[in-house]
Amino acid sequence: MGAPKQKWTSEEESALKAGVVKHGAGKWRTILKDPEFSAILSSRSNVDLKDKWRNMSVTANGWGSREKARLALRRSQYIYRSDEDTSASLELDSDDEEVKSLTTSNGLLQIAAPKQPVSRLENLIIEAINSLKEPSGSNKSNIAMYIEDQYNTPPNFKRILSPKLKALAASGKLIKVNRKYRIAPIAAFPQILIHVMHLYADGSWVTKKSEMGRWLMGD
Amino acid sequence: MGAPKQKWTSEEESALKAGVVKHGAGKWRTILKDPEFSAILSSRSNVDLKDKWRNMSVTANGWGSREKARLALRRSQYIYRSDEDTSASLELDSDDEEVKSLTTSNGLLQIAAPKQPVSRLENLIIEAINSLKEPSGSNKSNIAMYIEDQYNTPPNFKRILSPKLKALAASGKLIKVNRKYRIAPIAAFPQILIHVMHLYADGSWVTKKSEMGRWLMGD
DNA sequence: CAATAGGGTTAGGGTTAG
DNA sequence: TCTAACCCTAACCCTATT
Repeated sequence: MGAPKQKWTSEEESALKAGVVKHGAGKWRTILKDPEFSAILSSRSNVDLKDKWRNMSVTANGWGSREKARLALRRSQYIYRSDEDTSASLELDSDDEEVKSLTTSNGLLQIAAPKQPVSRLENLIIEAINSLKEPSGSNKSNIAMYIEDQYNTPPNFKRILSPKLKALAASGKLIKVNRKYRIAPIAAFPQILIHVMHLYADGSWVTKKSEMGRWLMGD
Repeated sequence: MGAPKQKWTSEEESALKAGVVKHGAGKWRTILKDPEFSAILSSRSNVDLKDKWRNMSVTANGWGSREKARLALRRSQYIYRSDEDTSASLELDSDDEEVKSLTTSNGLLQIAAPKQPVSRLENLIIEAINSLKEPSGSNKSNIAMYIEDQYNTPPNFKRILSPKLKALAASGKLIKVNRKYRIAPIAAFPQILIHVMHLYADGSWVTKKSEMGRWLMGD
């Protein structure tokens, strides 16, 4: 009866992935209305997006291993951080006046100074989880997909990722529930409010009050 | 961040139903603050109650066919009428000094004496609509749910209910709009105010002024 | 501002086509 | 038999209205 079943093209998959990076998983209608994606996804509904994202998440290589999709709009118009290990990156949500997510590996915003610089891979993992914004956390597949899509990764990347995730969960930096990883909150200070200073390249700055939410503990 | 989705337990559903019977649909905040329900519904907001009630209303068997929910607090602490056809029952809302609903099949409060005793099923229907207090009326499902929940009904109850509703609407006793039934007001006297006398068993009585609203016409 | 009504959207279980 | 695509709807969100 119905339409014959519309297989997803790699362009559509790319647009969906880019949309999730930009707006977060769960913002299906927002992604659909974004002029950046609306043309490509015009034959899809918000529910289709949700279903496709779920399918890609479950399937081991929904993201990482499709060259056409990867090349299509990789790094389209987002600012991705440099590859320096020591670079602190700070994410401010510009939609409202609150910080939604934040990653840093040094100075300024940490409660306790880290005993050692966090590893590059750890930064990438944090970035992936924060960018994907999946409400109950991201599973290993999605984290790998994100990193593989945004950076050049070795062919056996998952072999490296898996033990790192395990170690981060063991150390308490990540919380693992049902195979999904979230950034650990500071359980000991549930009421804490933090003020975040955002420094711009031109030297100007703003401070914003942060919700107690997801942010990286120093170890 | 987003809580993973909190399914309603049958205890919560029962409390909501009892709350609606006690305070009326639409009085969500009142139901929540009622100490009788506040503990059970502590994790729900007034908006949650509204949404859940809507879902139960739309679903054909949100009420009638869930044994656990039905048995949970059926006839818990409300006074339900006897099964006599001729018994007049009068509902006074004790929260404020106004009558919210009123059903009667004989004497006292009727404008015109009925030509014949109203049927038992008709009484039940009126009681259901008045108790549910849904501003734009109650649909067949909700009426059936209410009656099935408060009384023993035959298995094919809806088969009996449907033609009765149709007949009542045809006769003008009920007004049907968008599949929802209201008690017919007396259109000719929209401004009428009536005083209701409530006789207690010990012979004492009170009078209260009634809103011109929903009440049963003699036919 | 607090509450409700009603439309819109998402999450998650389930089903179907290929 | 497997699974991407699709369906269903409870649960939740957004906004206008009062």
